[in-house]
Amino acid sequence: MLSQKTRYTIRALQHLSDKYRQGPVRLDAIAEAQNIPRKFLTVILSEMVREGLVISHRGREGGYELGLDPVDIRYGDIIRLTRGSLALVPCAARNAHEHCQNCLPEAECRLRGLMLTLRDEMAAMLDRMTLADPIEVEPPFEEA
Amino acid sequence: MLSQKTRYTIRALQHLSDKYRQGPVRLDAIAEAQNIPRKFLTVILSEMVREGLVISHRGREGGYELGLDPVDIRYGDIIRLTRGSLALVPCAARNAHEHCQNCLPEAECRLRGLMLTLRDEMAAMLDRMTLADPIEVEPPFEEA
DNA sequence: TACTATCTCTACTGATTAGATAGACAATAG
DNA sequence: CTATTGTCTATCTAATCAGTAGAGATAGTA
Repeated sequence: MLSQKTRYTIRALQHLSDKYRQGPVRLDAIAEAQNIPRKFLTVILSEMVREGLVISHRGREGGYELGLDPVDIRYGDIIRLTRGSLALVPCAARNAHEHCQNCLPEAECRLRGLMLTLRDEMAAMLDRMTLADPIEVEPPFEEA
Repeated sequence: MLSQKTRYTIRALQHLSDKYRQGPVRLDAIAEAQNIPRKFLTVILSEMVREGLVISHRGREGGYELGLDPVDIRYGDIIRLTRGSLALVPCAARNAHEHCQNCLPEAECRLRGLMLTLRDEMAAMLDRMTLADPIEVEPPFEEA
C-alpha cells in the first residue's frame, strides 16, 4: 500500500500541476480542495520544497507552486521520494536496495526474482506517466 | 511493501511446491530451509490450511503438503489471501474494495485512476505466474 | 517601523499494526 | 499409550503511521 502521506503528496502535486503558471497557491486552498489535514500538509509540502519539486513563497500573496514543469515530474519519482522505493520487497529495490531480514541468499531467492520483474514493470509504467498526463478516471465500483 | 508474513508465506509455499508429491514436509524442515521463525511459521501454515492451499498431517510422519497442484496456485492468489488485495490504495482494489479516507470522490480521483491501471498490470503479471513456473533468479546487486 | 499573512521546523503524541512468542490442546503412527 | 507432530488463542513489544503543537522566519503593505 501507499501510505496516506504518499497519497496526499501525489494529490497535492496534481493540484499544483493544475495551477501551474498561475501564481502561488495557498496551503489552505490545497488542503481544502484536496481534503487533506492542514497541519499534515505543511509537513508534506515542506518536504517537497526541500526536494526541489515545489517552490514556496512566504508572506502575503505567498503559497506554493511547482518547481518543475509538470511534464518533468514522473509519478515514479514522487513515489521514490516519499517511500524510498518502488519495489515490494527491500531486496528488489534498484535504487534504495536493502537486504531482507530472514531471507535466503539473494542469489537463490525466487521471491526476489519475481519481485524484481514486477518492480521493473511497475517502474516502466510509473516512469512513463507524468503530472502533465491526463489520467482517465473510472466510475466507482458498485457497492457489494 | 509486502509484509514479512506475506513473504514468508510465499517462500513456504514455494518450498512445498518443490516437494510436491513427495509426502508431508515437517514444519521444522521448512523453517530451517527457508529461514523462517518456527513459531511464526506455525501461524502462517495454519492459515494456509484453513484457506485450503495446504494440507496438514498430525502426529509422527506428519507435516504439510500443498493441497492443490502448484500450477493452480497463482502468486496473485497468495497475495490476495495474505494481504487482502493487490492494489496500492484501498479504493483501487477490485476484490476487497474500500473507500479511502480523506480522499476526493472516487469518480474524480486521478490517483485512483492511475492506481487502478497499475493494479491491473500487476494483477496480469501475478496471475500469470504460478508456483509451478520456474523463476529466474538475479545475482545480488553490487554494494553501494 | 510594525502588523499580519504566510510558510518552516522540530518535537511530540496517540493509535494501530507488524512480528513474533507462549503455552495449553488435539490427533496420529507405531 | 506415548512421542511426535500440528492447532489455536492470547499476549507482548517495538515500530510505524497519521496527525498536532507551537515557536519561528519571511515578505508584503500600511
